[in-house]
Parts: sequence; C-alpha cells; structure tokens
Amino acid sequence: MASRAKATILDIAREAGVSKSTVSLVLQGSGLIRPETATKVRKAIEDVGYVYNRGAANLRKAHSNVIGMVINDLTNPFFAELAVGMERVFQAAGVVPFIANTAENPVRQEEVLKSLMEQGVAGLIVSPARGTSPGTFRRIETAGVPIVFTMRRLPDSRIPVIAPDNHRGAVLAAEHLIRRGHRRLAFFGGSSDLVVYQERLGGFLEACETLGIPAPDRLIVEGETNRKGGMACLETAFAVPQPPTAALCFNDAVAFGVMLALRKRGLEAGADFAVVGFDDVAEAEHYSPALTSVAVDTAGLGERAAHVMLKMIQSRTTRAENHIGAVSLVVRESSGPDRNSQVGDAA
Amino acid sequence: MASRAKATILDIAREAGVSKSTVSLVLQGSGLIRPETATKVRKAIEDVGYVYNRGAANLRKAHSNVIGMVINDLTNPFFAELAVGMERVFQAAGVVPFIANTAENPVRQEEVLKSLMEQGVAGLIVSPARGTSPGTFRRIETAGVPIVFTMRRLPDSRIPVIAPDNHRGAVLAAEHLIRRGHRRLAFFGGSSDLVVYQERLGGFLEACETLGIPAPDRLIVEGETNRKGGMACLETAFAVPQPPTAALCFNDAVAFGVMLALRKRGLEAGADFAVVGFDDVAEAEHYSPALTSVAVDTAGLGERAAHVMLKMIQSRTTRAENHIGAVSLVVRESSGPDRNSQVGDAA
DNA sequence: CGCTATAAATGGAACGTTCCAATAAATCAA
DNA sequence: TTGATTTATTGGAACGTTCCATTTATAGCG
Repeated sequence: MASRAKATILDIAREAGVSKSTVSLVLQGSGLIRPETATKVRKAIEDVGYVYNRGAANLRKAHSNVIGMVINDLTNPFFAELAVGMERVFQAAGVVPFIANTAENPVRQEEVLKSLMEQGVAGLIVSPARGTSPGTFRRIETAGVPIVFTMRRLPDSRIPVIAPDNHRGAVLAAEHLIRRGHRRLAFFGGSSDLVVYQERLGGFLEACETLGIPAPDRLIVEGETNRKGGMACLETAFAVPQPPTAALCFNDAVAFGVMLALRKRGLEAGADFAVVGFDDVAEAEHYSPALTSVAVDTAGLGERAAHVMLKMIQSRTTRAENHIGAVSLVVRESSGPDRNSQVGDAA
Repeated sequence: MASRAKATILDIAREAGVSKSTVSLVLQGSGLIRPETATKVRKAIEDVGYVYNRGAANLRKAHSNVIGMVINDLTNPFFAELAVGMERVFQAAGVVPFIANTAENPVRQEEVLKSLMEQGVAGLIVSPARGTSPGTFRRIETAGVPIVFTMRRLPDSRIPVIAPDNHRGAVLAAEHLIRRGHRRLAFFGGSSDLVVYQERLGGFLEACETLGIPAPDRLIVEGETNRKGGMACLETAFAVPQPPTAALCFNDAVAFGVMLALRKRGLEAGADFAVVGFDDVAEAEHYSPALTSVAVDTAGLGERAAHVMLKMIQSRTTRAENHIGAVSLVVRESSGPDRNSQVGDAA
C-alpha cells in the first residue's frame, strides 16, 4: 500500500482542471477565488490525499509558522505546566510550537538549537541549560530570529526574559520562616552558576540580614535541583555541629527530596523541621505534608512568554521588554514554627 | 543588528571562491573534497553566519531527519520519562525528535499531526488521545509515513504498538491484593473507550475470577486518569453499602489521588486501605507511603519504540511487529493486608 | 611525451511552493 | 458598439538546496 510519488499542487490542479496558482490561492483561503472553484479544488485535495509541503512554501514565504520551545528538563513538571500555558496562546495564533528537551546538557542544547534553526523556526522560547556558553545565542540573534528566555537568564545577555520575581519570592519565604521563630536557616539546592540561584539566594540573605539572622547561623548547601539533590542537602545540613531548623529550597523538587530525607530519619516536615519550596507545582498542594511554596503563576508566565514572542515575530524585532512576574507565598503545612522557640506565630 | 538577507549556499560559495556544489558537498561531509578546500569553506560558513536551510534540502532529498512525537499528556511524568528514553536513541542516530502535546484532545491532535506532516516528518510516534477517531491515521498511512503507537492503541488499527503487558500487570496486581486477604476489590480510574483500560480491567477481572472473588464483590469506578480522578473514585467507592478494602488503580496518578483522598478522611494507604498503581513512575518510590505499582520499564519502552521507528524508516516500510514489554509488580508500603482478614500474608 | 585513470570541482536542472504581472471573462457606462 | 472597470484565473520566475553529468586538474604509466 505504500503510496506512489507524493501528490503536489500540480497534481491536484490537473485533477480539478485549474492552474496551480488557483490551487495555491485556495490553500491560502484567498477570497479571490470563485466559491464553486474553491470547493472543486478542495474536493480534489481530499480525493488525492494531498499533504501541503510547508518546506517548499517557506522557501518563498518570509516566515514559517513554527516556533521552538527549548526546555532544560521536561521531567520537571514545572516545565510541563509552563509549556501548557504557552500552547494555549500559540494555538489560537495558528502557530505550532515544537518542544525539544535539552536534559540540562549544553551540548545537546546546541544540537537542538541548530536543528530548530535549520528547520526555519520563526522564533525560539528557551529555558537555557546550565552551563550554557555565552556565545550560544549570538549567531541566532544575528540571524534575526527572536528569542525569549523563560525562567532562566544568561549572565549578561540582552535577550528578553520572562521570569518570576525570584528575589522577592525568596524574601517572602525567608521572612515567613524567621517570623515562625526559626533562627538557624538553610538554603538548599541549586548552584551559583545559575542567575536564578543568585537571585533566590540573594533574597534569602537579604531577609536574614534585615531580620537579624547573622552569617554564622545561615547554612548554604548547593546541590542538584531535583529530589536526589534535596535529600543530599538535608544529610549535609544535619552533619554540621549546629544544624538548621528550617530551609528554603531552590525549587519544589528539592523540597520534596528534603521531606523524603526527613521521613527517612523519622522526622516530619512542619513539626520537626520547616521546609519551603519554590515554584508551587501542582503536586505541592497534594503532598503530605502539603508543601509551603512560592507560587509563581507558571501558566501565566507561559502565556506571557508566548505573547511576547508573537509580538516580536509580528513586528520583526529582536528586542522586547523583560517581564518579571509577581509571586506570592502559599503557606501550607510543611513550614511549622520552630519547636524550641517561643516566638513562633500561631497559624 | 538585524541581519541582512539570509546567507545562502551561494553566498558562502562566493566568499570561499568555490562553486555552490562544492559547498553542498562539504555540508554533507563528502570525502570527495580536498581537505584544504573543505576547511576554507567551513571558515566561510563561520564568517558569514550561515544557517543551513533544511526545508530547501528536503525538497530534493527523499527523507527528512525529524520525527514527531505526539503525546497525549505531557504533564504526566510518565510520558516525560518515555520521551527521555526515545531521545537517547534518536540522538545517536542523528534524528531530531520534535515533541508535541495534544492534551488528550482529538481536535488538537489532528492539528498537531497535520502540522507535523506538513513539516515533512520521517515518522511519527504517537500516544493517541482519548476519543481519537478511527480515520485519523488513514491518510498518514497512505502517505507512507511510518507510525508507531506507544502505550496506547486504537481499536482495530494495524499500526504497530509498543506497550507493556497490561493484562499481565493487572493480573499480578490483583493477585497480590487477594493474597493479602482482600475480598472486596475495586478498579479505579480510566474509561472503557481506551483499549488499555480494557486490558488492565480485563486482567483484574480474570484474577478475581480465578481466585474466587465473585462479581458482587468487585467494584468498578471509571474516572479521569489523574489525581483528581483518583480522589473522586475513592469517594464514590466509600459511598456504597459494602465499600472495598483495596483498589487497583488505572495508573499511578490515580493512585496518588486515592491516597490523598484517604488522608483527607484520616485514613492511611496500606494500613486502612490497600492501593496499587500502574506504571511505577519515579515518584511512586518516594511517595509516603511508598506506592506499590506495576513497573513497565518506561525508558526501555521508549528506546524500543525509537528503534522500531528507525528500522521502519530505514527499510521504508509502514509495517512492524508489535512489542509487548514485560512487567513486574513492585511491592511497597501502600498495599498492606486486609485488617479484618486472617489470611493476609506477612511481609 | 601522450594517454588513461583518478581526484576535485562545477554548472544546471530539478524539487513544490508563492506571488507578481499578465490575461481572460464578465460587467458596466456611455 | 466600444472602451473602461472589475472579477477570476493563469504562467513563469523565484526561493535554497541536491545530484547527475561534465569539465578541469593531477597523477601514473609506458
């Protein structure tokens, strides 16, 4: 049953008894064609089983209708939520997003970007992998293809960024812990080569500073940004002479890992050790105990990024404003008061 | 900085002082070109910032190097794990997988498939959305583009399927529950329009049959295949006169929902009600209590699907064998014995 | 030296669209 | 009727590659 040679616009022109130009016009939904002719052509398309060759079309057209979404870790549900938000917007605009996973690997990322560019994408939405080299996006920029970073940014690039207010989120979270009476605080997970890390850690430190937690009482443990990393962080923290009683985690995945490690030690998050996450993925609410986390309006950021991208494509510019999304702390069960402190507030 | 007109193969030919054919040969890594010439050309490519136009190339070449991965629910970590397995294989073969999400929506699926076809994919790996109409893949088949289904299949299509042994997995799980002394069993989540559902439910019923659980003691509750659906299932089940004491869930997401609903009622999975999931996603092991689940070797199935696809492309056939992957039951904490039964085995 | 064999490089015709300029047909005004 | 205007349709030249058939340069051999 393998088909004969693929049908082209000429085949269906012959079939319908019109010229290829007419067929092309029908395909583009032009109003110049007499309705009867159009239906005749559409029938031929159906009969022949023709499939439009967008590659050929793009050879002539200025812009393609596909944009690339390059994501550093698809297994993190956070990014899936982000992707869902974007897709809604793109679908409405007749743009097709192709998602590619870099698995946090800069080499893989280069390959993926190259492929996407070769495919002629109209734009790129990227959450860059860790260790992305500064020059990675140079050539894409000079090719005039619009790029938007989401969630993550590169140290000194001028590419627009759509991200949550990481600093503010971390301040809120740290203040919350301190108000609950905790005096020895930790920051768990992430590594200093990520700008996001610097922002979140910066907020954490600032809150400590203003609310009077001295440097010796602050413990910073870098680590992988997943469950495993979180577990390792907690072990490290409990090995120091004066362990912390609460931790702000780089993201929710790390927080889940911390809670798991706690349970392995027979301790309970909230009662024995306070933990706060970042991102507020769907799972946070359902976890046990439910995870206190910094909500970043993931889907909203995704939609925002998509809108910015569409506008850039439309106005054929490679510049756009950054967008820093508002954040809020969602207090749940995992961040109980310090048990040895009288200062903890009730709720 | 917006670039001038895109550089083409001719521009770099001029720059390097060779013909376009030579450049093309270099691009393809042909051995016919003198090494010095090749480096000269490569330098020109670098200088000019040329990007290869794969669309134009595909106009002449038989096959493209991109395959489409169409997935019904990217937010289910199970599919992310599956995608990761495939990517490993494709990357090694120089094939670029583009992932598209259908969000379990047949209309969206049609759009996505159309786009992918127009883009000229060499093949399609699909986990079809619920309610996919039988004709959806007809035209793709007749176009000669190889398709592989993963995890799900369509009622009577002849498209090859790579999936776990759902029937066997369900039998193992149900037997396990019955051996633990449970006598009133439920099957939670999913709906009968999915073939996978029929297979898993079929296994469940068969085990009940052979181990002597009569029909009145079997409760079947259909529902969404996510946490929310699982929660709803448990509520429904507890509303009947003689509620079940154990449940096999359509997948892990449903199982997590069930455990959550149990906790809301002050009950604990394992001690008060046994729950078994299906898929054994990474999270199952880390959950609290850890979830007993049917492991399906997700990444392995992904790799398998990718290999089958590559072979189909290579041999330009649209036919291939089905592959039913082995399954195993991973017993953890969530499936304790029936507390009112003397028959439960220890461990 | 001439001749052939091999190696390296090249021109030109596709590939399947779009879009402009041109044509053909239908309508209208005078 | 004729010419002007509008409405539908059409041919042909791009677009950026590949690949075949050639051409040109280089080497090998007697």
